[in-house]
Amino acid sequence: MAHQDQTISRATDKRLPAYLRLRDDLAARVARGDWAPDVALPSENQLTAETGLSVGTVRKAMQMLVDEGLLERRQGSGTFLRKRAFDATLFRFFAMGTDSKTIPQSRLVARAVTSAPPRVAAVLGTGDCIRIERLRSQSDTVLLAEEIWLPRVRFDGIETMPEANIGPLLYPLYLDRFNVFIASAVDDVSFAPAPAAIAARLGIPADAPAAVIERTAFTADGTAVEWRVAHGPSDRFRYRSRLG
Amino acid sequence: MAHQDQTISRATDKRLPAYLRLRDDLAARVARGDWAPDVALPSENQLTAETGLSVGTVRKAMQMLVDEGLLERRQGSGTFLRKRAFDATLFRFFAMGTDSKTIPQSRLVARAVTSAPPRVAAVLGTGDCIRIERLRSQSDTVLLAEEIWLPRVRFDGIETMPEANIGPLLYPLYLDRFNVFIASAVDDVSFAPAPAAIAARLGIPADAPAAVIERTAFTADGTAVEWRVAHGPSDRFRYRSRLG
DNA sequence: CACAAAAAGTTCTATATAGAACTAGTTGAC
DNA sequence: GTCAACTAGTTCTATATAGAACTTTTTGTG
Repeated sequence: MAHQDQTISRATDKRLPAYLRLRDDLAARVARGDWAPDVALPSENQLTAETGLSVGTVRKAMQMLVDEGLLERRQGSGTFLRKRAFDATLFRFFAMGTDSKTIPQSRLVARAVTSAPPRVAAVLGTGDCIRIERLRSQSDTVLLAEEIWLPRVRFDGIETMPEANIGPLLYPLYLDRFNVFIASAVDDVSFAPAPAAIAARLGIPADAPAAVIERTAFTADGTAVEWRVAHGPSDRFRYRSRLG
Repeated sequence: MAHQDQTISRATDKRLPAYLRLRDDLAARVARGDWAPDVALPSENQLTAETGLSVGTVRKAMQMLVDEGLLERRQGSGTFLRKRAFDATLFRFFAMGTDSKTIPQSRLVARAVTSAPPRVAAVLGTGDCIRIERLRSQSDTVLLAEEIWLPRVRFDGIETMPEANIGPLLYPLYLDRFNVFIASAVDDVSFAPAPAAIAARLGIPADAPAAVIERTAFTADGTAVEWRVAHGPSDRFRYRSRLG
């Protein structure tokens, strides 16, 4: 029961420091669903007992997961999964319109194994990819047309999953089904006339002004594991970013 | 010589933990230019001697600044400024064009004590404000027309400072002259036709498409101390944001 | 039963210490 | 002069400990 170290056998176990191995173990157990939300994770004392490490080392590992947005610690009560991790950070992407309460609808319009264009392949480190096309709308208005590229080595099978199993948010799915945790991302916002194909999807005239958001998403170790580009009609677009 | 605590007198000194106060002090000294790039900051030992704190506490403060991207530590050799810190955080605002190496030129075109419009007054908590208009250009092309609002209670006198004393970057000035440290900000990017007055400054036709960036900047304790809106020609605009 | 007080359990701050890992410069042997 | 060995200085990992701060549960009192 106690030691999980053996049962997990992380790939990253080349005599890394103890706090990193513990962090990886905890992250893996979180991703595997060992703890439900609103149930406390083992306390510092329990973990020191389980692992044989000291409090400082355990705290260091847990603090990393807090910094990465996976956990949340509440003084006096315990350590928990961070429920709003995804809405708050990765999903603020779309504070479009005025109400950011309702989650946009999401519809997949294409999924296929394809070879990625050079630019995408360079970012992801491979051309062997899966391409997903998705439309996002709110109250029956299309707000965004997305094109998403994923490396097949990590996401094989996502192209045939039943659409019903794919929620409006992809990052939780990545974690649940493919054990990929998106820790950070870089967004690039610019404006350009909409290409005809995209304009049609958005229901705007060809060459009408459109906002373009390019995103590269990374795991905790800095590997790029997703690239996407989204187009939206510029008059309804709003991008919010919290700095510092 | 030793203790800097007195000489700086941070606004955020409501008996915060020691490591946070040290972090703030170090951040302020970095922003003030106390250390040149490629010169090591005081070592852990020196700082423990200066501050009377323990190594662990000093390390905690420095680690925060590393996480925030301000510092860089090299085992065996020392702690240094991270060269691209300013571009990357406060100044990444304008990764316009392709080269982010050259700092844009900056020209003040108006400064006055005025009463702020309701919306701005609500954010800043007062209508008694200073309004600054600024044009930013790169290689003789105007990229951005800014309008900046500051509460007079904190920034009194900035409207009459000689322009020669005002560099291209305002946040270091805020810190140097007014002891205001910008700790975070929220940017809001959208897209709208340029009003005639602004279009004229940008050298584009009236009602031509323009990018609009609204920023609210905060001190460490969460008080809004600056509000600005910037317009730029949409075809040259690019906004980069690092999430997570 | 209601409510206050106490207790137990949790995270958080801070100190002190030891040695490992790494870097850069100095010394010494040849 | 060259190069290896040494040394001093730095950050990094890890442990052990103490009490503060906060939350939740239990206990005791009326």
